[in-house]
Amino acid sequence: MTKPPHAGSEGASAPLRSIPEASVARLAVYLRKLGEFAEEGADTVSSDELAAATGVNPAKLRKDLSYIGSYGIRGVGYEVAALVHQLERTLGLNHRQSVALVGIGNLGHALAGYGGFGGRGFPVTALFDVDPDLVGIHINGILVEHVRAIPQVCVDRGVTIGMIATPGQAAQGVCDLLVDAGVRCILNFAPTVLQVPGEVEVRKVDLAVELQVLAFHVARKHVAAAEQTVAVNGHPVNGAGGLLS
Amino acid sequence: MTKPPHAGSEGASAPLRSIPEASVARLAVYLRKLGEFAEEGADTVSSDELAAATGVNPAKLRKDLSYIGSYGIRGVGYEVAALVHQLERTLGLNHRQSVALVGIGNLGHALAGYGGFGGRGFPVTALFDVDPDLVGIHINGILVEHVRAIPQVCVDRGVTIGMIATPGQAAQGVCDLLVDAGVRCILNFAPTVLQVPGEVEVRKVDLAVELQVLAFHVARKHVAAAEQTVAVNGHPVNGAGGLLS
DNA sequence: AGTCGCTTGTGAAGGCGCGCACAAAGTTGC
DNA sequence: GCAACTTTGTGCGCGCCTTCACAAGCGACT
Ligand SMILES: NC(=O)c1ccc[n+]([C@@H]2O[C@H](COP(=O)([O-])OP(=O)(O)OC[C@H]3O[C@@H](n4cnc5c(N)ncnc54)[C@H](O)[C@@H]3O)[C@@H](O)[C@H]2O)c1
Ligand SMILES: NC(=O)c1ccc[n+]([C@@H]2O[C@H](COP(=O)([O-])OP(=O)(O)OC[C@H]3O[C@@H](n4cnc5c(N)ncnc54)[C@H](O)[C@@H]3O)[C@@H](O)[C@H]2O)c1
Repeated sequence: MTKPPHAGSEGASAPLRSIPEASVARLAVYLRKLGEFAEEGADTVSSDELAAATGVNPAKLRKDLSYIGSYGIRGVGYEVAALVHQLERTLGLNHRQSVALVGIGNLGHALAGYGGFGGRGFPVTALFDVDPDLVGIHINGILVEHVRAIPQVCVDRGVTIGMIATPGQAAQGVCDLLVDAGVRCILNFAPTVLQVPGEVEVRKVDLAVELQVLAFHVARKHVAAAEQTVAVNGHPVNGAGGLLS
Repeated sequence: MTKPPHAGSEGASAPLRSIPEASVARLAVYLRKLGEFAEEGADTVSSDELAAATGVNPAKLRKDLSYIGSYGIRGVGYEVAALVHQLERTLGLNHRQSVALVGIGNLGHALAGYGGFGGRGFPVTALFDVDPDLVGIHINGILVEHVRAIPQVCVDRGVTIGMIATPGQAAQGVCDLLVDAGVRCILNFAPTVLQVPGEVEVRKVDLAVELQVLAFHVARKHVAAAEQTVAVNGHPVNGAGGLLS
């Protein structure tokens, strides 16, 4: 299992051993920002520049990048094109990731119609629903098929990622279908905890929770403000702004 | 400032001093699940039950709940109704949180048309866009207004939370307008790091990043699978399934 | 060629969150 | 009323993540 750390030779295969989950999420952010820098014609970026642009601590950024190897040039910075290439390789974007979306309702329509996924290496290749009014229509040129076609279609099109945008009660059933069809990674928008075998990775996007976390902070600020109507705080805690995520 | 920990008396005001960010997010999940338990007629829930239903470690759950006070009954569990009440108070749901949504495109339509927000105490009371084809229409009975009306409308309707679903380039401008209008909490769907004053809280929902994190795991599994085509692993790492979030 | 300035990569420390394990406390049965 | 059982609340150790600070490395300028 644990091979000796045979660190970053430039080999074609992925030599990465283990990258902290939190870093992986940030690497994706760096990658997108690097794309913008490249469009603006930048050849190199320093960690400070990229850190400022992504709202991250520069040291953290360098450590994140160090997980994928030493591709920076001391005294200069990072060569944009090379770093993009390495990030794409690390994040698995050199292989096309075919995405299936189940539940073409309110949210599903928006996701299906969004061009940003395909443009970034995640072509949505299959859409599923149970509603007879939806099955048969096309969105962005993709046919909506019945849920019962999931096993067949997912295998045929090599789907690697499933997105679930059904109501909560239907999510587990849909999830089981996807897992049986060989999908090992699932992005879940339904407010449900999915039961999956250990080898399946689930990420959950829960907008209601996001709002409630914000509401909590509104309440806190409110209380704080009410308590210190007098004391004017000269306390710009965080100059840079974005803290987490 | 730091008063002695004058823990949870049953007073009407919020006596909470500081709750870890991660716990707050989970509290919201517990609250939703408790709602379902209540509908099923449950009077009390044990930490083990609720933990299983939300995919959380029971000890962690109890610790989370302990931040808001001691409302459990040893040997019995938690009284559902009382706990719901305390959670709502802690999360700031006893005050109505008026939400404004800017950018009524693909995603904005889905968000505006979603009943789940209003139903959970987050009525969307204002919609904004710049597209003349959108300004003037109604969605779910809410009028879409021009972005330039943000200052006026947000103040009039007491908006406390803003959601930004515009393209990335427009996000910062919209954000500035919201902040000037007194909005202190923002949920950002655009792939942009927003610059805000220290007292404003920003949360970012970045679907492209979610997909890329999944893609990374696909790649990892792929590599792992390719490396051990021989060794059949009898290693059900995580019986319970859901790991994080 | 040498020196100076700039930027990377990383060791180490600190903080935070997670989860075990157990004492405290309440309930049920007799 | 007492004992056995159930479940909460939490002290504590552990590991991950963040952040500081600095040595090592590279280029530019003279
Ligand atoms: N729309 C939003 O902005 C929003 C926000 C937060 C959360 N969500 C969550 O996202 C999910 C979808 O929301 P929505 O607004 O699109 O709901 P919706 O009711 O508009 O759409 C749900 C779709 O799922 C389909 N469906 C139902 N059962 C199915 C099944 N067994 N298999 C396949 N498809 C099935 C329905 O036909 C419908 O088209 C919900 O779980 C909701 O809680 C949505
Ligand atoms: N649709 C999705 O599924 C999805 C997924 C991931 C991320 N996103 C992000 O969400 C955002 C919105 O996506 P979308 O698909 O709805 O895009 P969209 O182009 O369909 O909608 C954007 C809307 O914003 C409006 N707009 C433009 N400039 C504005 C301004 N200055 N002020 C107010 N409104 C303005 C446009 O008129 C349009 O209605 C984008 O940043 C996108 O990257 C969307």
